[in-house]
Amino acid sequence: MKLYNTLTRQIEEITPLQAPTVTVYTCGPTVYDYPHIGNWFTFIRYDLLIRTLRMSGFEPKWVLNITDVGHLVSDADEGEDKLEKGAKREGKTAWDVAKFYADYFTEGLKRLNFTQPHELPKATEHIAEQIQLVKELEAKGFTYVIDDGVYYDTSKFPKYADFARLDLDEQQAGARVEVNAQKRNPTDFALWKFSPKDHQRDMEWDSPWGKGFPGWHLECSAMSRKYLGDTLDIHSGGIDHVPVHHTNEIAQSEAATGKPFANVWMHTNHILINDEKISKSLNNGITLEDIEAKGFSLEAFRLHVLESHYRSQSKFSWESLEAAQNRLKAYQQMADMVYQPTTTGEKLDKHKWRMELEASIQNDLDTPKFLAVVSALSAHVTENGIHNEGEAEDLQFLFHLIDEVLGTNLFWGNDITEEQKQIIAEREKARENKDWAKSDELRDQLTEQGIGLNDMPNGTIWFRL
RNA sequence: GGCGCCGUGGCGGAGUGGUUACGCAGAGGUCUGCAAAACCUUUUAUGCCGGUUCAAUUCCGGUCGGCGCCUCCA
Repeated sequence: MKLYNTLTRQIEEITPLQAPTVTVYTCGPTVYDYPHIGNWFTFIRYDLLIRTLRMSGFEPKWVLNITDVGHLVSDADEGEDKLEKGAKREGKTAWDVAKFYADYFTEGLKRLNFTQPHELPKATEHIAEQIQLVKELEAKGFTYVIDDGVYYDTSKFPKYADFARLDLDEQQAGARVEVNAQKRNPTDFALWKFSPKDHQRDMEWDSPWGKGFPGWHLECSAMSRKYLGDTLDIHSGGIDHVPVHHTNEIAQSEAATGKPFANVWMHTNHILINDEKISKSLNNGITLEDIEAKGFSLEAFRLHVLESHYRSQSKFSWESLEAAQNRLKAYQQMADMVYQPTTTGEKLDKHKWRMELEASIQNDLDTPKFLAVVSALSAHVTENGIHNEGEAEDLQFLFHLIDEVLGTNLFWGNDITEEQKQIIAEREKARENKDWAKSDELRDQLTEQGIGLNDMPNGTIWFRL
């Protein structure tokens, strides 16, 4: 299986340290508000990675963190903590807000049929590990203390700019003016922030340096190490994290352990709505509830996400979602051909289709190609039908493979009832006798039961409505 | 200024060095008891300029245009 590695900017073969186990750490959500579909796009693509690893014979060990403290409104370590801000907005404590949206998120994982991560660690439950990491960095001389916190001295880590290929001098020319004059370098970031003196935070802890809370980047370094070790096989996250968050994680982790932090970095691109990015200020965030309110299934949404490649800047529109829903239905109708053998047409080559499906998805998670193969398979089945038991089993096998990768449920796995089959047979008789009134009545009966009919040249095909 | 991405038919969106997925929307048609489905036709597209090649939408260079991150944000 191959994946594009941001570290090397190349597509590479996945070679885990301890095959078949593959350790995967993913930067999860900051739980201060409802996730919008852009967030879900990203997470669904990580789930795709896990599923594809599993399909490829690996045993992924997946840690997806939940940020519930310390993520400031500005990555420059200025401004409010998002959690505290959310608490003010809703008239609750930061703890209440964190719990509510963390629960909402984990429920969302289930609603969208995610693979269950091995761990969903929360930053607030790993304060001790984070403090320990700062101590290690302090002992190695990477830290310094100023008025508002303990900072990481990025000039002590020579490789700092390498990962994102930053030109630090040039970057400063176009970037905003740094506010904190006490920082030694503009790129230095907070490991531990002190609580403000003028008011009481909802979330704060004691530390060797004073009461406060961890810097945002710290949690990922501390928690990934705890659950997956010093060096990760794959670390994934949003593309926006390349220049700051992941750059800082690398600086922290590698300074502490002296080992490579992650061998492969996977980054997902963002989506656009009406050619604009999704942002709080534009107020164009769509939620899962909005999607369901418009009558679309979350499964259709999932398929829509996978119609574009994870590294491309794709667009979301209601028209596209509708197209995805139609496509989903077409696939499901094909899956039901398993129960409806016919007698003519070309045979199904299970081995060929399997190879094509696997080859496409294992090549840097090429879901557009994968779906093109599924569509081709669909066309084949529509045209040629399914001939016998063996072929029905082959098609079932292929559908299990497709569902495993996409996280969809195209294949229901159960036939219609004997009574329903009886109705279809009776209707056939009525049609032979040209008793159209009875024939239509029987068809209506099935329609009410959610079964539709297509009268094909060589027989009637049923499908679920 | 730095890092990166993209320019395809009415729309969304793929693949492919030579025969143009798929979905949505519109028009006409074949088939059908009707319906549905399928198929056919309809405006069969690849920003622009060069280069490589027998052949480029597909590779290379340039150019124009759009976008993202560097600032909240996946």
